[in-house]
Amino acid sequence: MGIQERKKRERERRRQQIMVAAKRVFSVRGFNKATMEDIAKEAELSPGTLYLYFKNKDELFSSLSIRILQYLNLRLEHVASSEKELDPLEKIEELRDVMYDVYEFDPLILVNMFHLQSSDTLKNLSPELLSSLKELSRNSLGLMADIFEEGIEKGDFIDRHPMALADIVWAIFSGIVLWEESKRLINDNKNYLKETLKIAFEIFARGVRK
Amino acid sequence: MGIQERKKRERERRRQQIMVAAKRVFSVRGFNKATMEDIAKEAELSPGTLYLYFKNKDELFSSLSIRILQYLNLRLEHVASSEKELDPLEKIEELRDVMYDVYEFDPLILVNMFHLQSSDTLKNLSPELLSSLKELSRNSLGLMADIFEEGIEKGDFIDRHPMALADIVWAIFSGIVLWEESKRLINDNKNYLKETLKIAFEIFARGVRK
DNA sequence: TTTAACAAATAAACACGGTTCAATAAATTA
DNA sequence: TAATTTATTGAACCGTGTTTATTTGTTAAA
Repeated sequence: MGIQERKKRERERRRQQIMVAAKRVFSVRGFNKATMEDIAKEAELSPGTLYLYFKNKDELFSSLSIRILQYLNLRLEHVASSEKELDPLEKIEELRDVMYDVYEFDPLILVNMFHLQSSDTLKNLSPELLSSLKELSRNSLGLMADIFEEGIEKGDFIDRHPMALADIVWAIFSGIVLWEESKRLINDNKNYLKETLKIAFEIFARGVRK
Repeated sequence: MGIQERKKRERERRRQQIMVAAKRVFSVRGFNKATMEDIAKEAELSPGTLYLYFKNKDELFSSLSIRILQYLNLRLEHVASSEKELDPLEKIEELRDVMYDVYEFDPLILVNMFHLQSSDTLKNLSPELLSSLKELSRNSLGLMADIFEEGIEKGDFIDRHPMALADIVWAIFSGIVLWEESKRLINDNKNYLKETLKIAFEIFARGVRK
């Protein structure tokens, strides 16, 4: 009875161990450069073992982004449910802060998540992981849409489909993150993400206000 | 004397032939699935020959996006220089139409260009191609910034750094393209790009207006 | 016309990394 | 202790991007 549970725990533990190693290797060597062998070595396991816990490399990497989405969800729930004091416009400012914190939570993995997002990598994932990712992002987008719906109902915002507004916010966020990252890669400049995000959200807030 | 020129022409012609083949294969099989061998076969050449004309696979693919950026530039120049009739706000609407046309010009390659944009793939490109890409995008962003600068000077727009505004427009465009593509991949839904772009630019225009 | 130099193209081999699988070790059960 | 199940290994497999030795074709010289 208790043995099965212990095994389950141990299995989960090993899984986490692999993810920790993967994250570390990935952060040092970059996404494409990191090999499964590197990760195995870091985790003090053989390459074959990784495949007992993750379907393939894409799945291993994508598993890392689950945590980011969970964090995003957590923060958004907090914003959405704080009906007490914040009016919809203030919530948009909160939204901006959440986005930036999500970026800081793990820049490298976030950037890569955006990469995988619209590539055929998605086809390499197990149905379970894929539906987890879908569920989490659906949920986040839904929470954002709630904020906009509230704003529209209160007459603060222009009347547009709340889900479309959520999509736009998400697109702005990912677009800015990727573009700033790109500029940084090419010119290895300072990172202007925070400033750019601030202006973008300011314009968005002005634009959505009635 | 004339022989060298003929050779140069032939070389350029072969280059184009390879790019045409690459584009075709890529469109059918998708980016990662397409192999150099596929492309060679399509071009009726051997794989090795491709490497006489392109440094590597990334470079071959990236070369395809040069055309898109040229098209973007062309269209933006047209918008920026039409000082005659259009006020800055109308120019933003033009901007939206240009963006959508750029997407329709070659959706597949555009999406992929956005992918490569912020990946270490950039490190695989030859300095020449990289600087071409940089130059073209710098130019496009500059043209957009001009529009905003004009708007700010005329007092139509809020006073923010024109280049930052250009970055934001570009980020919105790429973000929406990628996110809509992503949704389409997962749910193979209708393509809402046009509608989403419309709302996004409407909000941006309202938000940037003084 | 023949021959030497050069360029272009090829096919085979290489290298590397993700993935699989037969063999082994460890743990559990009888 | 033996039998069975589970977990791990590491070597081999395989696909694919890339390199290279060789062949083929072209130009220039003798």
